[in-house]
Amino acid sequence: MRGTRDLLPDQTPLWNKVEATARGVFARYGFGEIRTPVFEDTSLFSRSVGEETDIVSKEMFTWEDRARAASEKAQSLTLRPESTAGVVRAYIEHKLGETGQLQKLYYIGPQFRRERPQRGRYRQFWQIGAEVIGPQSSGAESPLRDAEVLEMLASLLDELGIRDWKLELNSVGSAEDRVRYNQALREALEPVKHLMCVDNQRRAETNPLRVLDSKDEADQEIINGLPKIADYLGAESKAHFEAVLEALDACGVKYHLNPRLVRGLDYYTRTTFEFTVTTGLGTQNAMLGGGRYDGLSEMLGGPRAPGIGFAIGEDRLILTLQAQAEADGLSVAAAKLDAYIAPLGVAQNAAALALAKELRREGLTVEVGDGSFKLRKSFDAADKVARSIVLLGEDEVASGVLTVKTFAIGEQWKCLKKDFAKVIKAENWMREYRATAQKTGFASDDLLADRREEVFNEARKDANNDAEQFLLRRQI
RNA sequence: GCGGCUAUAGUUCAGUGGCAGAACGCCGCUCUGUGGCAGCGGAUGUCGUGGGUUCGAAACCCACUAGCCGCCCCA
Repeated sequence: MRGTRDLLPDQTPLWNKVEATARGVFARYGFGEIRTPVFEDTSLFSRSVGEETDIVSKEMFTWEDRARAASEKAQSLTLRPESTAGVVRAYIEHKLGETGQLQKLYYIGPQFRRERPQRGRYRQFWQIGAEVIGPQSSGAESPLRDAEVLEMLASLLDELGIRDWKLELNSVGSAEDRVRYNQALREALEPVKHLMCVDNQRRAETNPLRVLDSKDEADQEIINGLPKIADYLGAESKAHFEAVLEALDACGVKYHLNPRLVRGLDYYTRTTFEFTVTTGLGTQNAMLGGGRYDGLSEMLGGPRAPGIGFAIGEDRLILTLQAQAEADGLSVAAAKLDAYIAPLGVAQNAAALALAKELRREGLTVEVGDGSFKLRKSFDAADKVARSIVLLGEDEVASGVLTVKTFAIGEQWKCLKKDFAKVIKAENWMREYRATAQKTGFASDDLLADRREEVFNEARKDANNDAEQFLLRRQI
């Protein structure tokens, strides 16, 4: 299907890592998860996102859900093109405002827009987003909420290892400020718009704010001469924005004021922002966007409930991480299993599966080959997916003593069945410490890893000795 | 939705009108209880789909589909 993709097992580990990191960060900032339907009544989106926006006017997947009885009306349904509307709908429907508490909600899920696909632009795409919303008395309108959300995003991107992100920030003012500014823009555009490109001529008519976003080289001079939104902010909007900036400065979050930053959804008021990146996305360089929506709840028939939120384009985040890894010359190796069990003949097949069952129940990750494989093939297959191969022939099945080769050490060892999981767990411990040491850079972590390596080596040798003694006694 | 580029083996790609190719990967053998190296051998396939031009099309033309680049928009 156009604009859709399958994420195969070589991709999903990165997706899961990104989502786990986001969940961890959200939890530290007091956010709880909300899951809303992927389709909603069409009017939810036309009322919130805006009838005249591109999203609503040409990009939604909409269909008529037929009436099931004469008494029922057909209903127009739409696959959600974004999630803020649904979250606010749920906020109203479940009367979350009545709790008096500030609501901090996050979501991770697919969104749908019928656009022409491109790198970083898909018809089904994923967003990781969050909303802070509540009655005024809960502090939902405080500039600290704006700053906290922005600081959280900066921390999240840093934790994910996204480099060179840039926060672009603007205030589009209150609904009233915007009306006045729109008026001023139209007036300023009237005498000069015929000098501009056709796209901008059209925008000057339909949505003057979008002229500010134009990339047309020739029109830049005119655009620079247009009125600035900052000059049309009311005193309250101005004070609010200044308080946001002050808090960001205090947190050390770097931002770039962009008076031309205009977002395409009608519900945005006051603080609006975008995080852009330079790696991996081409022209779709906006990795996340968001802003304040102080009037949205009321637009949807709810109580006054100011809020602020954002949506991260998860697909774009992942493209960026992949592009960065490629630029660094890193290849992401698939995680290897603890053991590959190779029956040396079909006679050992059943025993191999039984052994795999035992080891898996003890928590090891295990793959089983087949007795029809030649030994060489078993080794090749094992080395690709696992760290150790367990050779299971007649002798091993008879004695219960395993023959193991651990690829990284290149050494073969014997082990009583009951000891195997313990030894492998010692190895995994050692590897965990190594990974930690690589992350922290602390010499002490390296030292711990060294000690764990000794423990692993000793455990392996002990197991080997025990196994050999057991075999000796058995011969006598 | 507009303009452009692209589509050949599992992957990356070569092939500009005359037998469908390379590298990597895969499978087999040398080598039936010890792999990785090496040697030898093998299969790779609707040349995106459909139509047209031609004695002959992977190649030229048209349409469609999909991806990518730019626009538009946004995440």
